[in-house]
Amino acid sequence: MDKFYITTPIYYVNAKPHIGHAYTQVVADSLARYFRLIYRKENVFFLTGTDEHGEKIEEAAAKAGFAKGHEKEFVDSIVDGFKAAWKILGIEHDYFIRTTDPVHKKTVQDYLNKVKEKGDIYLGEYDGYFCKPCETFWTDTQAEGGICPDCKRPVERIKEKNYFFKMSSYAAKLEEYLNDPRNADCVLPGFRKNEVLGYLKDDLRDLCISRPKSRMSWGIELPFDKDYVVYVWFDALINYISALKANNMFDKFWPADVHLLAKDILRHHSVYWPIMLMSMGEKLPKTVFAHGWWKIGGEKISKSKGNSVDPIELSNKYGVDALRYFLVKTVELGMDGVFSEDSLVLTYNTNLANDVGNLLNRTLTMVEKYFEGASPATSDKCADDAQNERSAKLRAEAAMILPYCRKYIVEKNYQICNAVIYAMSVVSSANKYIEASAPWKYSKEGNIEAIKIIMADLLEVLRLVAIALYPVMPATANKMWRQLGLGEDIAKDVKREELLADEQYFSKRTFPAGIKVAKGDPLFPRIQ
RNA sequence: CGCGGGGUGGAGCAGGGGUAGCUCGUGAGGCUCAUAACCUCAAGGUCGGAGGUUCGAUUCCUUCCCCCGCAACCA
Repeated sequence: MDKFYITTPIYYVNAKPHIGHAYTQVVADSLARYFRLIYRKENVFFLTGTDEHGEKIEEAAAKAGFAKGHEKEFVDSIVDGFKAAWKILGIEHDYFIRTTDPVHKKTVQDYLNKVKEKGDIYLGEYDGYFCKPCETFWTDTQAEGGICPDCKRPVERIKEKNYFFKMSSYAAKLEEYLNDPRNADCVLPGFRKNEVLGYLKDDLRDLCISRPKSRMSWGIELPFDKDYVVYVWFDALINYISALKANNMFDKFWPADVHLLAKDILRHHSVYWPIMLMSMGEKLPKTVFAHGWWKIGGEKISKSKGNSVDPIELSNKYGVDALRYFLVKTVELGMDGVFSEDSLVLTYNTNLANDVGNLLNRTLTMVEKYFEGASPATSDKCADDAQNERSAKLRAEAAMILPYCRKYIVEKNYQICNAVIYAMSVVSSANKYIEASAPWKYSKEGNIEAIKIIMADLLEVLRLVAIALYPVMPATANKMWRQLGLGEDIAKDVKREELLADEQYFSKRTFPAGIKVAKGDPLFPRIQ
């Protein structure tokens, strides 16, 4: 049976979402929507959530006036903000996991016991630099010269007993796994796999997975030592499994098909996580896909530079779908992109307003003008051979829209960007087609058959384009769908077989005759 | 010699041994169905530098220069 399980990272709740978070969400949501169309809704699971433990949160809670022991109330308020943001961006996840959920805690503790029993966890001693005022640990290189890189005050050498996870003993096994041709897609894009293999060449140190409660208590207690809580990754990564367990869906959906994430946390997902899973005795995810970053003015987005962009603000200003379209279409998944409000507006005006919005508008106007707003029934040919040729050419391009969606998204590993670009190229062809065909001339000549063919072709293109754009711009696609007189909701109306069909299927017209179109407001009014 | 990615017309990118391509911008023209939208044509590049392989390299090899990121008990 075909199933699809996609995850985003769980976000640390110490800041509000920026454009990078929004990107991961939008891509994951678009993919989930596409797979729901082809595999049916019940066979797709899209997970997102929040990472809520750790020192930074403990501090932030204290700062916000929450007494020790009341951290949960603090994170609750932040989490609501994340959920609201995703709602505005049209993100339809199947589940929202929080690391403070009881099921998650229990799952983490169960696995800790299992891994401990296996002998992969031991009590050791951490030895390194610590900055007391910042309450932060630093490595030798970070604290070069004995100075805290943050506050520039002197650091001290401290030793602390902690539990460690024996990552080092799995390095060879992981390397073998990564090199196995059967796992060709385990890390994508392909060039990232080399990077991961590179990480393994350095000595893989055992991972410190605990914090003494005396110093930090906001976390999941180690089941085998009350004086410690779990530290970060051994808590966070397990969310991908505990979320399924919370829904009794583990057997159906594990292993994950794609863990989608940004390249900065590639190491955790393609080294730590697979090794944890090996030790835990669970299957490894099929793909860890590391996408790139959005840069602003050539630089990485960072709080310290103050160049962060608020996706919600952009969404309110230009519309969710315009933002979603821009994010998905502008860069190939895996590459870095340059974000600027100007380029967003440019994409909006050119691709959305001038190309697709205008195509719908001008087509529907002509259908109203020439056929009283009803899609014409047509024969395959008219008396003008040149016209027949143009028509055949456009229809051949249109026939590839849905097959290419499948090709790029399923076969070419989630390249939804190329699927969208292809659909838009057919929109552009359709605009040229109107110009070349000049239905207004046929109208003067009285060649009604030719106009019928032209309109039927345009409606066909628009219908297929609406379906192709649906995963990325659900609201807009449905708006197109309604204006075309085809119904209310593409997800409900479109036949699954059609999405799986080949171009042969589309050699016949699939836009029914006699449909009353309902021209509405422009999809995307131009921005001046 | 730490590792990875990249340097292609004004901008952002694609491509890949044999007339260098796309989008935007610029200039000229066309059309009227349309959201001053759409369509056509033109200008604009010795594909980071230097060597080499080849009948021929922007594409392969060597080397150098420059930009970006990673180098984890920060998420």
